[in-house]
Formats: sequence, C-alpha cells, structure tokens
Amino acid sequence: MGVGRYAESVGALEADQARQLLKALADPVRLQVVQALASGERCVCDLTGDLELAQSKLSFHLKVMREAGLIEARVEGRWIYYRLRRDALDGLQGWLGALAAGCSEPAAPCG
Amino acid sequence: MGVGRYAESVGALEADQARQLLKALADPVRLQVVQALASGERCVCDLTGDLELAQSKLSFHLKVMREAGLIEARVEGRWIYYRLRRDALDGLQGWLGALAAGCSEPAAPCG
DNA sequence: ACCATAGATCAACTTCGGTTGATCAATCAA
DNA sequence: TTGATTGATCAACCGAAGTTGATCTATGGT
Repeated sequence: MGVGRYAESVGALEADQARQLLKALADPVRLQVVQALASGERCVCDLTGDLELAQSKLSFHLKVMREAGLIEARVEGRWIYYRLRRDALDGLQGWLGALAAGCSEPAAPCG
Repeated sequence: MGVGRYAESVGALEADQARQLLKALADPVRLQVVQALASGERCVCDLTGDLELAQSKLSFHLKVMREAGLIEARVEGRWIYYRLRRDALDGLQGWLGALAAGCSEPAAPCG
C-alpha cells in the first residue's frame, strides 16, 4: 500500500484518491516538477539543477507527490529516477470526465 | 476578468490556470460541493442543507471556486444557483492529457 | 413600511502546509 | 576503509488558507 492504492479501476477514481492527486498537483513547485517530468523520467540531481531548488525542498515535494501516487521512483545505483504515473493521470482524467458528464442539468427550482 | 480568464483555448490550459483549478478542487469541503454539482445546477440554500455546512463556510468555498473559474453563478430573484463550468473541466482534462502524452520517455542517464 | 430569508463579507483565531538548515544513510570511487 | 556524493529526514520557523460568529446587503412577502 502507499503506492498502488488506486491502480485498478481506471477511469473512476474514488473521490479521496482524486483529492490526493489534485492536492499533489496544486502547488507551484510541484507543478514545475511535474512539467519537468512531462517529457519523461528524470533523476533527482538533474531536477535540482534544472529547477534550481534546494535539495531538501525538492525532496519534500517529491515525497508528497509519491505518497499521493502521482509519481514513482526507480533506484539505480546512487541515483533515483522519478517519473509520472500514467495510471494516475488517466485516472484523474476519467474522474474529471465523470464530473463533466452530468454537470449541465438544470436546477430544480428551490423556492 | 476574474471569471473568464481561460475560456478560450480549450484543451490547453496554461499551467497557472490549471493550478488554480486544481487548488479549487483539492479541498474536502469543495470536493463535496463539486460532487453535489456534478449532477447539475443547485441553489445555495439546497447545498447548505444537503451538505450540512455553515452558511459562511459554504460561501467562502463557493467564492474560492468561483474565482478559480471552476463554477459560475446565476442569480434568480432571492436565490443563487451555482453550476460547474464545463469549459474548466474540459480544459483540465486536456491539460492532463498533454502531461500524460510524453511522460513515459526513458531517462537520459545522469551519471 | 416592516420583517424574514438568502447569501456575501469581515475580523479574529487556528490549523495546516511549505521552507530552511542540519544531520543521517547509502552508494560508489580511490 | 576513508571520503565524497546522492538523496531522505527531522525540528524549528513562518505564512497561507480554512473556520467561526457577527454583521451587512438585497430581495420578496405581508
């Protein structure tokens, strides 16, 4: 657990899982990281350099994203490579789609 | 301004607009509201009742969501009806799709 | 005109999340 | 084994964001 909580059920994330992912995305620093990872896997030392982030700061945000299930890590010798989880992105997309599906219904007048 | 900042350019939100929307979604109370609105427009008094939220609390969160462009309001006499903005949901979906597109590239080894 | 209701707003408080600098663990090279 | 480097972790600090209760505005009914 901790990493694969929602991997099943593509397209229909539970609300709380969606919220974790949304929160993980909704921060300027983390968004930078996400955009850096959008073009593929990167190692931490590259990220630190490219984004000019303090090491401990980056590490903090990577942890938040990892625990939310947004990214995953691969250890290779002395380096750690991070990448976005497609299943997370796809899951969120599906969740948004479900929201959008019924949102245009007219109101039941309340007066 | 304040409401229609991103309505053009469907499918390719700017990072900062996406972040506002993500932040607006990434809160437990607001997520409740969003889910209530997922089945269509609702008036504030209905929401207060159904979700058992303090009036001022709900009003605060509605404002956050409105300013993020996630929802919009329609005034009808004494009541105000809120609904999700499809363009916002669609925009976010597109933004996520763009992220997912290239995220599986292998890393350039950094050693 | 008066009162009741819907909803926004404001100030004071609190809680949560991000930042910083230091330290720790693990891996690799010499 | 020693020393350098990668990256995680921890405690202290700080600011942003959510909560609460009160007040304010606007609309509609009588």
